[in-house]
Amino acid sequence: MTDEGRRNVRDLRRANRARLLRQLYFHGPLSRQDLIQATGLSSASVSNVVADLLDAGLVVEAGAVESEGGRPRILLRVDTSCFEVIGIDVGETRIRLERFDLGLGELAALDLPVVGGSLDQEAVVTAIAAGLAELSADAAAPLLGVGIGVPGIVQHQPYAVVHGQTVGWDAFPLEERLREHTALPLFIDNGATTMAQAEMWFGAGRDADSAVFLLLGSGAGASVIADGAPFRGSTTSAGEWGHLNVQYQGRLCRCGARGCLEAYVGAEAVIARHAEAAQTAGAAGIDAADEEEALRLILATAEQSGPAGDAARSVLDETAVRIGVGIANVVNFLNPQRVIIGGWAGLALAPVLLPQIREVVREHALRLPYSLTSIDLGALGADAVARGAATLPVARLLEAGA
Amino acid sequence: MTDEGRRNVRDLRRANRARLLRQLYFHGPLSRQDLIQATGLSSASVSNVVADLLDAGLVVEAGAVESEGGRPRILLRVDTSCFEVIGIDVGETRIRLERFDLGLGELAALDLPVVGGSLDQEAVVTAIAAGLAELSADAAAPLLGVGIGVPGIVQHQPYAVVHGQTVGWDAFPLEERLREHTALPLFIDNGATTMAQAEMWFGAGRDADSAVFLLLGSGAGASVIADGAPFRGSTTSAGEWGHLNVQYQGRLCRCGARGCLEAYVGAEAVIARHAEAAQTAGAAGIDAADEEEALRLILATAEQSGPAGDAARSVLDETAVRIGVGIANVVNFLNPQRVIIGGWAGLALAPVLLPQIREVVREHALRLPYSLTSIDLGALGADAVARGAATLPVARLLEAGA
DNA sequence: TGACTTAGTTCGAGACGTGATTTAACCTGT
DNA sequence: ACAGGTTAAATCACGTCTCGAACTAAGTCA
Repeated sequence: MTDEGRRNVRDLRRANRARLLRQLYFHGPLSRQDLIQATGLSSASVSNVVADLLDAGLVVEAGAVESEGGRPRILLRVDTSCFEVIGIDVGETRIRLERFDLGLGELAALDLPVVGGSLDQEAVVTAIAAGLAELSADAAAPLLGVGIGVPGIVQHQPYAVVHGQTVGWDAFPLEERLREHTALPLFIDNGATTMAQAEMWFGAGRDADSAVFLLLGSGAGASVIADGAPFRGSTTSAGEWGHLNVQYQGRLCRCGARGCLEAYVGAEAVIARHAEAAQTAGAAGIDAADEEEALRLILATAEQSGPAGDAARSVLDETAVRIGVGIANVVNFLNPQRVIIGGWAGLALAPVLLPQIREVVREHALRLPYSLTSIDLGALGADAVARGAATLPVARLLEAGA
Repeated sequence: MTDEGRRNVRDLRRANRARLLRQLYFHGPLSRQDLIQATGLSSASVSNVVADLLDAGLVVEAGAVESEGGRPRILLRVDTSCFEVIGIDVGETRIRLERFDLGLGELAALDLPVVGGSLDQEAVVTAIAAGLAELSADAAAPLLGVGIGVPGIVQHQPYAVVHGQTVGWDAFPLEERLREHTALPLFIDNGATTMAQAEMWFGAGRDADSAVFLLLGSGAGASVIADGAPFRGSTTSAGEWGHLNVQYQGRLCRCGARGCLEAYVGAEAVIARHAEAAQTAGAAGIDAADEEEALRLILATAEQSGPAGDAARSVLDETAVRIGVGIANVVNFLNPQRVIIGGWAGLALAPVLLPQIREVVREHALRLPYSLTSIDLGALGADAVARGAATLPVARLLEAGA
């Protein structure tokens, strides 16, 4: 009903090995004594399991702690060079592939532009296949697997199928298609989820066990972490924060409904709203090559005085309000420990809008959950999605303990 | 980091015993063969563990299946008479106590009106204490514990403290206060959560493992079930569905913010909006003794033609729209398997409004999650909260397996 | 009555975790 | 240099667990 596995003594061993490995992975070099403390296992068992892990080559000794009269403790750490992983960020405008060591230290990277601007399924498959071949060619250790973050809902049935309403993917069987090009284990998940995973492991979510990550890019998504694990709905499509309705009969959203948050706060929406506002104000529009530049220009315009600046400011003010309301909804409904804003547009907008956003949240959220939440920027840069994707094979390793 | 326990072989046994017990509890009388299938354990272990449970008196034999040529299978079932539990629903206007057997069959009940209509803390404590004494006096089996559903946020620190903004409780240390009057194990939780628990075990949530239960009463709350267990935020105050913002700068809510869902869809809000609409339309207002009657009258008025009927209909139409939008938000953001509408106001409104609500949800939700969700009424009556509260001690027994 | 079939129990083997004991490694002071 | 003290890690003996196989129990069918 709830948890599978863990029936016989062998599973028990696996679970304990996983527990130790996890502790070592996340809490740096530790001595066996520390592990006894942290896991509650007996010293005999820790010795035993550690011997296993040393044999397997997953863990190595890492010096010793200075003695204070007795035998010094030997430190242990995960051997981050014993495996490598590949993480892929399939974005709406480019595909980024990175190769990491087991500790998620970056070893190599590759940026592939998507031709024509539209995310053609065939093009994506061949691009990923080519990138994988190139990146895995000069790996110095066995590749544990490939994690892929995609812009859409991922269903495992049992092979990953992607529904990307915004990029025109309808039940795109990505895993099966890639199977033709690689034998590596594939782990496919929503990009917002992988970003959240990266922030939870190495960024703004460290040491929290419940958080909500908002991904503001062209559109707006989210990923909910509850009790340290991503919350997936019944069909793993939870987290569609951008399609919360915040205004009945409001702006038309690209999903077809009216009044979605995404119709106000995604980069695409901000740019569209600015174009309208500028026209109304009789100010000049923005002329930019891509969305990132357009957003930068809007932010710059808002610094100016005059009608153009007023128009930009009013657009940004409303953006802050809508984001704030969207966050207040999340705070009230899910009561997370932290709310983290990420995604390229979020990272561009939030530094300017954060004070306003916080104020709007305060006005719209219930006192108790609001007082127990923090609202901050993501700590990882633009490669958080790829890095988070790479955590997927690593997470599997940590769970299996082998 | 995640799960405690389950370190040594003894814990393993406990877990397996719990697994079997749970299976027997929820899936009726089963033979040992069925249990082998269901749990994946070997026949030897099943025999072994079943012998334990038989010895402990938790499980008894329940006849045999007709043979088809071989030795007949002996059926086993949980002995529902070996323990009793008490469930308490602390409502805004009355306290209901019920005594159940282990299978949640009702054995006795007690309704205590709350004097003066306000939920005075002292009065609640003494009422519960008196009710407990009366109910436990003629129990035929040992009492496993007492579950209490309360109108507010419950924090365990480590003794349950209740924050009931709507009933004027501010950090009410209910558990400690009751400790003075009883030695029985106490389990205190939010009333919406216990109702959801009851529906999950015996009602509209059976066989689902993710669902959202909407509790429409005077106000509007919710309880989220994910992977079979209630989702609690970082401080157990998740589920404040009523305070999702659905209209920027909308109606004033009693929480102080503007545009909360609760300002449109709770019974209190519906009645207030109808009063305004009737006045505008020049129709007669509603004159009722309490909210339940008022709501009934509004529903009846909507059947009439003429301005009064038009006014009532428009109020109900908007109610359906707001509920629908609120559900669409839940569907998009959490992707539940089922959405269940409960609470006295929900049970009164939904039969009439459900078609409209479903249509609004369809318009506002993303296609994929919408197509995989059902929206229905709760299957349990008004005692769902008390019954759900009673499940809490039972759940503890099932988890411990002893 | 006896062959056959299926259910449930018993038994020996293998694996695990634990506490106690032993061995290892280092420090201090003489 | 060396003994005595101290702490870390490995080993051992024991009890518990699950499992597969062998065995017993309880029916059916001809």
